[in-house]
Amino acid sequence: MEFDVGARLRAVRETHDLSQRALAKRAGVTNGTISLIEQNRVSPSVGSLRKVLEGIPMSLSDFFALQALPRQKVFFPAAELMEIGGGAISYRQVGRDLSERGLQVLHEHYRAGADTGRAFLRHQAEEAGVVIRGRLEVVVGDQRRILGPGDAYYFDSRLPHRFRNVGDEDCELVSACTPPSF
Amino acid sequence: MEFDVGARLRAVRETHDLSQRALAKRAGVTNGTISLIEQNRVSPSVGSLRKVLEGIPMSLSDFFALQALPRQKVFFPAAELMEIGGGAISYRQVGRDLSERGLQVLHEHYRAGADTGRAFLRHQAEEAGVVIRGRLEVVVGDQRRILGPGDAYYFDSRLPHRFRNVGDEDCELVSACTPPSF
DNA sequence: TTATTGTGTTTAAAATATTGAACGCTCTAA
DNA sequence: TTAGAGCGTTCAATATTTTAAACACAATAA
Repeated sequence: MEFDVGARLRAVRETHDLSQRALAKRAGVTNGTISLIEQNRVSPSVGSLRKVLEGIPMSLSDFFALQALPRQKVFFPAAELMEIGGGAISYRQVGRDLSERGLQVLHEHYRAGADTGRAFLRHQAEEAGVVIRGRLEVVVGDQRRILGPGDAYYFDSRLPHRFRNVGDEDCELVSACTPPSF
Repeated sequence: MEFDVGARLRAVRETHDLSQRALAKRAGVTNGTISLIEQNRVSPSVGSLRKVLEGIPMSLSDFFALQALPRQKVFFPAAELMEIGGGAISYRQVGRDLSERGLQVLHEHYRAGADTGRAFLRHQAEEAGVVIRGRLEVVVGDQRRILGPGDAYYFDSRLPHRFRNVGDEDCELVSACTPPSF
C-alpha cells in the first residue's frame, strides 16, 4: 500500500550499477535531487521522476509495477535445483514449492539404459521437452520415437507415456509441465 | 513514451462519475489542484497524485499500467525476434499452433552480446528456464543475475524482464512459459 | 603525507506545485 | 427573469520541490 518511492528508486539505480551522479547526468537532473528522492525527503513530481527513470531507462509503469508483485525467488543456481529422482534418473526441478505456481521445469539426466516405466494418466496436464545430449526413446500412446540433441516432444499428459535412454552415454534434457505434476 | 498524466486522470475521474470537486474532497486536495493537473499545467508530485488516486480509488501501479497495456501489444517484440534462424537470437518453438495449448517450450540460442531488449508486463503468465551453455544475464524487476550452465530462473511474467548473452560465445537455453506468450 | 577522484549528503536560492478564493459559465427551479 | 447550485478555470499567496554549490567521507595514487 505504502509505496516507498525512495527505496525503490535506490534499488533500481543500484541494480543498474549507476551512481547518483551518473544517473543524474543521464536523466538531466542534479545529483542532489536523486539523493533527496531516495531519502524520501521530497516527493518528486511525476515529471521529474519520469526524467530520472528515462536515465535508467525504465517506464513509470514498470517502476510502479515492481512493488505490485511480491518479490519472489527468481534465480536458481545449478547446485540449488531440487533433486527429485536421485537414481538412474535425475530430475532437477527449478523452484522448490510449486503449489502456488503453474509451471514445472525440470533439468533431467538419464543414465545409460535408464527407464521411467509407464507413467500414470494425469488430469489436464501438458508437457514438452527438448533433448540436449544423448538418445532418448519417447513412447506416447501408440507412437514411439528416438530423439537426439535438439529434438523435442509435446503431448497431452493424459496419454500413457514413457521415457528411456537408449544410448551408450548419459542423456540430458529440459522438460516443462503445466500444471506441475508433482 | 509520452505519458499524458492529465488526460489519463481526467478519463479515470470521468469513468467514475466524479466531478473535480467531488474527487478533490475525497482525496483531500483542492479542486484547483485537480484542474491544473488535468490540464497538464503542473506535474503533480507522486505524493499528491497518490492522494488523488486514493479518492478514486486506484493504485499508482494501475494508473500507469493503463497506458502501458496498448504499448505492450504494439511493441511486443516476440513476433520479430522469433524468426527461426533469424537474427542474433533464435527461438525454436516446440509445436506449431499454440492457440489451443497451455504451454510453450522454446529452445533458444543467443549470439554473443545478443539482447532481448526490455520485455513488458504480460497477463497471468509464468516462465522458467535452464541455461545449457554460455553466460546469460537475466534481469527481472529490480533483480539481476548472470546464469551459467545448469543454472535456472523462474518468475512471474508480469514483472518486466530482459535477457542478454554477456559471454564471448553463443548461449543456449531451454525455456517454458504458461500460458504461451506468443 | 598529499592530492585526486569518487561516493552520498546538505543548504540557501530559484523554480515549481498547491492552496484558497475568486471568476465565468451552464443548468434548473422559482 | 431571478436566484441558486453545480461545473471547470484562473490568480496571488503559500508550500514544496529542484537547483547549484558546497560539505564530509572513503578509496587510490603520487
